[in-house]
Amino acid sequence: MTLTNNTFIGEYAYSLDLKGRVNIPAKFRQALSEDNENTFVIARGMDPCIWVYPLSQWKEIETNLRGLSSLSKIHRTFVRNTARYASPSTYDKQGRITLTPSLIEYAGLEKNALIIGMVNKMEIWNPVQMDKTDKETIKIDPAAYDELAEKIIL
Amino acid sequence: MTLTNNTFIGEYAYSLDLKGRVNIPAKFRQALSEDNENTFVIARGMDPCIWVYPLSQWKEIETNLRGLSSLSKIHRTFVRNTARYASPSTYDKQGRITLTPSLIEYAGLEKNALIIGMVNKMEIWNPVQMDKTDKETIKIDPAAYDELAEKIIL
DNA sequence: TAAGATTATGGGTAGTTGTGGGTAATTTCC
DNA sequence: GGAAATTACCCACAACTACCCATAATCTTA
Repeated sequence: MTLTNNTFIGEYAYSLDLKGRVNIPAKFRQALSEDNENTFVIARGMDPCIWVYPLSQWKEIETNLRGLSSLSKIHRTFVRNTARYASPSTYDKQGRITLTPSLIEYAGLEKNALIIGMVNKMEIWNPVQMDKTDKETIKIDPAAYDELAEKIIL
Repeated sequence: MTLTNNTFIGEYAYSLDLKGRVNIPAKFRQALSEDNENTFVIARGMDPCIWVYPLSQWKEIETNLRGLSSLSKIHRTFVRNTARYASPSTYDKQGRITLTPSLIEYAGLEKNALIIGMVNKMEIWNPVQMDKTDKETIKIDPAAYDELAEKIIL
C-alpha cells in the first residue's frame, strides 16, 4: 500500500552505524514524491530529537524565512536558529541518510534510533529519551486539549 | 545534492589563515548561480559578525538603497553605514575569500571562524562571540516568537 | 514451503574538500 | 623609477565524505 505523497505515519526502530547513517523506512521513501530528489532536510527539533523534512516541505519553510528582514533582531535570531542546524541529506542506494555530528549530539543518539512519522515530517529519537519524554507528557493538563478540540476532529 | 540556488543553510567551523582568508563551504559554493561570477560581497552585520551576500543578492540591496532619499537623516545614516564597509570578494581556486582587516576587527575574528547559513546570505562569527550571543538570546521573551509562529509552520 | 525479491547493516575506495605555504604579478610609497 | 609591501594565483598534502559492493535478515509470492 502506497501512502499519500509526503505523508509519514508509524514508528520504526533502526540502528545508527559508525558513520552516522540511519535507514529511512522503506514506506517513507516510497511516499516521497519525485520532486524531492530522494532528499530530506534534517534539523533540530523543538524536543531533543531530529526533525526530518522532505526537501519540498523544507523549501516552503525557506521561502517563509526569506520573507523575514534581518533589520529586526527577533527575526534575525529566528532565521539563524532555524537555518543553522539544518542540512540536506540525500539517501544512498541502501536508503540511508547521513546525520551530522552536531544533530546526533543534540538528540543524544547512540546505537539505537527510533523513527516516528509526524505526518508532514518525521522525528528521530534516542529510545531512552523518548521514554523519558513520554512520562513527562502524561503530566500535561488535560484541559490543554480543549483548545485543540476546536481545531481537530478525531 | 545540489541546493536551491543562492540559498544557504547549516553551520561550518573553519579557520582564518594568516592572510585573512576563510573557506566558503563547498555546499555554499555549489549553490551559487552562474551570474554571481564566484563573487560574494562582505559587509558589517547588525550583530558583531560579517555578512556575506552572493553578488546578485547584493545588487538587489543596492537597488533598494537607491530608493532611500538622503533628505532623511535616518536614511542617510543607514545608507552610509551599509555601503561603507562593504567589499566584493571573489573566491580562489581552493574556494576561499579574503576578508578585509576592518571587517575582521569588527567581528573580532581570530583563529577560528564559524560560518552560518542565513538562507539569503551567510554570517561569519568568532565562535566565542557566537556563544555569548546565544546565551543572551535565551533571554528573549518567548511571546515574541508567537508572532512568528503564525507566519511560519515548522 | 521454497525461491525470489526486498530490506537492513557493515565495510572499502576513489574523489572531493580544507588548509598550509610558495611564487609571480601588482600596487604603494619614497 | 625602483624597492618594498601587498595581493592574486597556483601547487601539494592530509582528512574526510559520498558512492559502491557484499552479506545477512526479512518479507512476498507462487
